[in-house]
Amino acid sequence: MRVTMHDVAQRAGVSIKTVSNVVNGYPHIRPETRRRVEEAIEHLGYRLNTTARNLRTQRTDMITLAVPELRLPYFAELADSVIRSAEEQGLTVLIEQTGSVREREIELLDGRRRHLTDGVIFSPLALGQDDVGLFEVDFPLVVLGERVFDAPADHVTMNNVAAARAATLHLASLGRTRIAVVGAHEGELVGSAALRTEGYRQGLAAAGLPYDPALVSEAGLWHRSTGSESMARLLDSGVEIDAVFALNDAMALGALHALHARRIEVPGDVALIGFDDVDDVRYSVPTLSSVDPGREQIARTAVDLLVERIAGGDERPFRRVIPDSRVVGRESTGDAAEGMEKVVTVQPGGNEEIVSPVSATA
Amino acid sequence: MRVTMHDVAQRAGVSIKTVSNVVNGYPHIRPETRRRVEEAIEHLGYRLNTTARNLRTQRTDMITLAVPELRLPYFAELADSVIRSAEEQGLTVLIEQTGSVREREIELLDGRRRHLTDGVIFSPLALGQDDVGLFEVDFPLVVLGERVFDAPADHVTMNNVAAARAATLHLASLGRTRIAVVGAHEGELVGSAALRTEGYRQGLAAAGLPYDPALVSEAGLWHRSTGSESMARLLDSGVEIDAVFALNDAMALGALHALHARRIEVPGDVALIGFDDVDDVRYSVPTLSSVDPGREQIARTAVDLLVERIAGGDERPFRRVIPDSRVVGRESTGDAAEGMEKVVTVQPGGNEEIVSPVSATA
DNA sequence: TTGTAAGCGTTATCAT
DNA sequence: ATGATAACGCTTACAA
Repeated sequence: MRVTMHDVAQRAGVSIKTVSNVVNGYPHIRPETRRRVEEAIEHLGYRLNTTARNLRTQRTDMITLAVPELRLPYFAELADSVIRSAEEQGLTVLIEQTGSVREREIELLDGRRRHLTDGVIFSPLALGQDDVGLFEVDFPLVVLGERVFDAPADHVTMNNVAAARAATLHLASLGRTRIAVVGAHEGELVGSAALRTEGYRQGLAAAGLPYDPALVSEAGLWHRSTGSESMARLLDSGVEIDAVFALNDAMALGALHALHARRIEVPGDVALIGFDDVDDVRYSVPTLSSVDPGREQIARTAVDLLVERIAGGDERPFRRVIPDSRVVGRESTGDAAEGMEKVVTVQPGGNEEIVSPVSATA
Repeated sequence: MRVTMHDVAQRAGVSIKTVSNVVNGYPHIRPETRRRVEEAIEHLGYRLNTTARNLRTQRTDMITLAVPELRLPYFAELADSVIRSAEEQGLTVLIEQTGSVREREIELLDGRRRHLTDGVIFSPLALGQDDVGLFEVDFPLVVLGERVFDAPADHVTMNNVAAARAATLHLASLGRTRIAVVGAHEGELVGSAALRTEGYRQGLAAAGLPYDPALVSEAGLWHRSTGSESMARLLDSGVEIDAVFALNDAMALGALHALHARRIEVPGDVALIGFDDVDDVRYSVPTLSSVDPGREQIARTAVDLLVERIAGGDERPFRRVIPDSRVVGRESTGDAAEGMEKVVTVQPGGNEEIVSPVSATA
C-alpha cells in the first residue's frame, strides 16, 4: 500500500499531527523533531495526498479555464497567460474545451463539476444574452468576452466598439475610402461581431465615409479558412475595395491568403488590419496590423478577480473590467517594419471599472 | 452548509448507500426508490463531491499533460488533440507548462503531484538522455518526443530521421542543389535537431549532393523569431542558397518572413519546407510545405497507452510507438495550391511497434 | 511544542 | 434491493 502520514509518524516516533505540521511548514517545531520527520519522509518516499487534503480543506487550489478551442491561437495565448498568472498565485489550471457547443457551455454552468475546482474562468461563445440567467451559479465565476453582459458574475471584456472604431480610422487615415469588413454576423446584436461592426460604422462616420453594405462580408466561425472564404467572396463580388478590417487575426491571415492568391498587393492595393494581436501577425508576409485587446491584462485580471471571489466570500458587488486596447500598425497598413510598430492607445482611460448594479448572491 | 448524500438520503427516506447506487447508475434499484432519490437530488440541488469520491476510489479520472508552452502552435494543437482523446475516455486533462525549464521538468517527475492525477503525458524539452534515470517513476507515464530514449516508460515519438530525409529529398527533387538548414543545434546528439539534421545529411547523400557546413544555420529555441534570425544570418553570410529546410514550422514561418524582407521569391528563388504541419502553414503566403509527424495519432496513442497503464497495472513491457509521417508539398516548394497538396507518406510501415527490452517496474 | 480524536463526503464490505 | 459501518488520508480543534 501507499505511504501515508501515519507511516511517517510511526517511523519518526511522532504523531501524525507533527508530520502534518512539518509538511505544511508550521514554524514551531523543535529542529530535532523536524529532522526526524524529514528523514522519515525521505526514507519512505512519502508524498502528500492532495485529494485527502482537498476533501478536508474544501479547497482544491485548482481553477477551471473554459475556452472554445486551443487550436485557435487567441485562446492558446490566453490559456498560456492564465496559466502563468494562476501559477503565481499557487493555482493549477484545468482547461475545458467547449468547442463552442451550446450543451457543453451549459454543462459548465450547471455545477456538475462544482467540486472539481475552486472556480471557473469562462469564455462563452455559444451562449448569448438570452442565457444570462444560467450565469447565476453557486461557485466563483469570472466571465470573459462579449457574448453576455450583466451576468451575476465578474466580467472582463474589451473595448470592442472603441477599438474597432480606432482600427477603421487607422485605415481611413491612410486615405482609404472603400473599407471592407470580413467576418460580420448579420443580424446579431451581441457578441464581438456586432460590437466590432458597430465600431466600424462609427469609424466610417467619424472619417466622413459612407456606409456601404456591399462592403460587409459575413463569416460564421472566425477561422483562417472562413476569413479566406469571406475575403474571396468580397473580391468575387466585384465591389471596389482599398482596405479591409478583418474582425479577428485568424480571418485577417486567411484574407491575406485570399488576396495573395489573386495577386493583390498588401498594402499597395489593399490595406489590411486584424484584431487580437496574436503572435502570428508579427511574422506574416507582410506583417499584419492589428488591435491588441490587452490579452495579458485580461488574463491577469480574470485570475485576480477569481482569487478574490474564492477567498473573500461574496460580499462585494460584481465588477466589469475593460483593459486598455491599442492599435498596432505594421506593414499591412504601410506602417513601420519589425520592431518599430506604430502603436496608438485606444481611448486612454477607457478601462474604467464599472461596478455593476447587480449585487452578489453566489 | 453544502448538500451531501446524507441529506439526500434523509429526504428520500433511504440510506446513503442507496443514494450512492442511484448516482452511480447501479441497475438493481426499485423504480419507486430511484424516483424518490432523484426527486430529493433535484429538490436539494445535490452535486456529487468529486474530491470525496477520488479519495475513496484512489482515482481522479484526470491526467496531466506537460508541454513546454501553449503559445507554440504545435503544442497548442497537440493539447487540443490530447484533450479530445482523453475526453472520449472520460478523462479530464490538466495542463502543465514547463517553459522548457529544467527544474520544472524534474519537479514533474519527482512525484510531488503524484496524487493529483492518475498519470502523466510528458513532452520534455530541457531534459536529455543523461536524465533518463529520472523517468523511473512510480506513476503511469507516457513520454513524448525525441529528448529521451529507452526511458522506463511508454514512448510515442516520430520518425525524425526518415521524415527529414524525405523533406530534403523533396527539395532536391525540384532540382535544388544548395539546400540550407535552419534551426540546427551544433554538438547535440539527441533531440529533434540532431535527428532531423541527420536526416538532412542522409537526404543530401541520397540525392548525391555534398554536405556543406556553411549551409547549416543554428537557432536556439524554435520560435518564429529565431527562425527569422537564423535565416537572416544565412542570407547575410553571402552563401549561395536555393532551398531551405526549417526544422520546424514556426522557424519556417520566420524564415519566410526574413526572405520576404529581402525580396527573395519563394519558391522562385528559394524553395522552403518546414516540419510539424501546424494549421498556420496552410494560410501563409505562399502556403508552406511541411512534414506531418502524425500529431493526431501521437495524441491518441499517448492517451491510449496511458489509459492502459492506469487500468492494467504494470504487467506489460514498455512500448515505443512511431506514427506514420508524411511530406505535404504546398506552394513553397512549387507544389499544388490549396486543397490539392501533394502528399507523400514517409517510409510506409515505419510505425513499427518496438517492444523495449526494459521491463515494467513502476 | 506535540498528541488525540473527530470529521471532510464518498465508496465498499458485509449483512439482511 | 437496501442498510449499517468502516475506511480513504488528511487537517484542525482541543488537550496536555
